[in-house]
Amino acid sequence: MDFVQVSEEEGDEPIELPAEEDGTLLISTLQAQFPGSCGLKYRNMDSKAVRGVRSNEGRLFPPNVDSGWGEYVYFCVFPKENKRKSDDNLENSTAKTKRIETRLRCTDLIVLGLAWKTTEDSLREYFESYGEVLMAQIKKDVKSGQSKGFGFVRFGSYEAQMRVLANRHLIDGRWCEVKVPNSKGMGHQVPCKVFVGRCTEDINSDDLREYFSKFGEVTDVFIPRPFRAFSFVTFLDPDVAQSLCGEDHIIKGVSVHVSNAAPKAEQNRTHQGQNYNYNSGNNFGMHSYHPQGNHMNSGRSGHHRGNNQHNLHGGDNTAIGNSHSNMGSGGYGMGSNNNYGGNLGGGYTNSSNHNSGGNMNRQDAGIPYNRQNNFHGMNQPHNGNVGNSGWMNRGHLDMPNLQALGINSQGSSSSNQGQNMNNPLGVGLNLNSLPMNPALVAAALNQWSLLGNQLQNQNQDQQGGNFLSWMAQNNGGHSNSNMNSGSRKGPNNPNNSGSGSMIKGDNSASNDQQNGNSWSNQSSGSQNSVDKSNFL
DNA sequence: GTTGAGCGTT
Repeated sequence: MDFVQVSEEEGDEPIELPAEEDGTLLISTLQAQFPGSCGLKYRNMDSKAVRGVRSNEGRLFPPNVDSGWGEYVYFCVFPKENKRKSDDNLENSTAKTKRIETRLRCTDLIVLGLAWKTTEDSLREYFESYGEVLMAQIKKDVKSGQSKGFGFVRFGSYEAQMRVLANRHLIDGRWCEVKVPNSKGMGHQVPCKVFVGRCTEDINSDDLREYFSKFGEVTDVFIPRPFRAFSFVTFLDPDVAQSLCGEDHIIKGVSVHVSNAAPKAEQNRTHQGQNYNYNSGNNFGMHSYHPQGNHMNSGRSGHHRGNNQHNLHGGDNTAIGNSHSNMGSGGYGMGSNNNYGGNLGGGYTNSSNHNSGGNMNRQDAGIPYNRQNNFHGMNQPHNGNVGNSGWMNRGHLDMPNLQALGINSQGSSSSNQGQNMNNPLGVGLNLNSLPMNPALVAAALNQWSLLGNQLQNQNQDQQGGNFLSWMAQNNGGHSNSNMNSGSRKGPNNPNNSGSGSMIKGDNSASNDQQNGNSWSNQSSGSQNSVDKSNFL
């Protein structure tokens, strides 16, 4: 008899459940040990993604016909509480974000920088203002009992967790940093999108949507143009997406193959004329590495108008709040598509990035995955361009690196009273929470992209009204007022459709090509339909 | 008895 190792959650100690003679596992067997569970999933060691186990008529089927259940440790799927009842009228991104939020589980958060005197009680007391605190602990020296200056908290609600992560915390007189602990490791994001290969040209997006909708709600369909014999289908439920991976389906008489929509690694990255927008999304202001100083654009100066220099002088953060902040309206019709000034938010805005101005608001950021052009002939090791904007970057920003990128971290530039006053804007977006299995974003990135959308949908002011402040405000964040002025559709931007919503907002620069750089930018109507060419 | 970046004896 074959046994299947099942745990309630990933990482928990598994229980061996007996499979049936035909190799299947009865859901009733599963539920006998895990009441309320409705299915299984497991982490695919190759793709690192979580895969759902096929379920049919009360039976769960092993992922592999030959090797059966294999050595995987499966973990339970539980019915999701349907919290979307009132969200149906909301726009998709909001619904999806809600979805993420409901899917994401809380994780322990590390609280760094605690005063020595802070106790678990006072720690708990402080955080209870954000929501139910399930756990609050201070790490102490075993012998002396002295606090080590950090501790952990766990919240009962994801919303509380996110708000905590988005805020600064003055606890017992010290500004403390709350992050998802490194020890958690991320990468629990579950992609919602699948790659559909072997498509024929007569399979259109409606066909795909119609066909795949029977498995679950389809939130996006993307067919590359020109025709490339594949497409992407995004489901609301990542479990649905994963459950389909590896399968062949027949659509309009054509056998298509569904697989993970994972971008291929590095191969195409350095091709001349191909620049995959690693700069898309946030441009966190950085300390400029221009010693000369005259490129230390604060967003107010050195706009480099009319050129295509790919100016990416991060500039200091003083640019925030100046005029010129582009939120999806980019371009200014200067014929350069440079964005002068602060680019706030992530997601799909400013995908091509000619930001000469002060950008967001990070000042540190040792940023891996910096693949942009060599601006002014120099590599800027700390080029603070964080492309956390979803699809375009998913393959490059894995969760740990996102954290390394500082997405969920805090700045370190200023100081106060000897204690770092990290995070100038007082916010830190911990994406780890997003897709994070539990709390952890990106992915992930799937879901990261949703966060990106969220970011885009904030009614931003020049003080940095963004997702983070949204979180900080705890207003539920339903303001989706796009600020996309659509001004890019103009004589200077003949290639721009002008249809770009904030979500898509491509301050794309088709004229970059004269520099040999083809920035992949698309601005089509549907969500997530940015160029996904890096998935090939 | 001090200290101030870090990552959790379960």
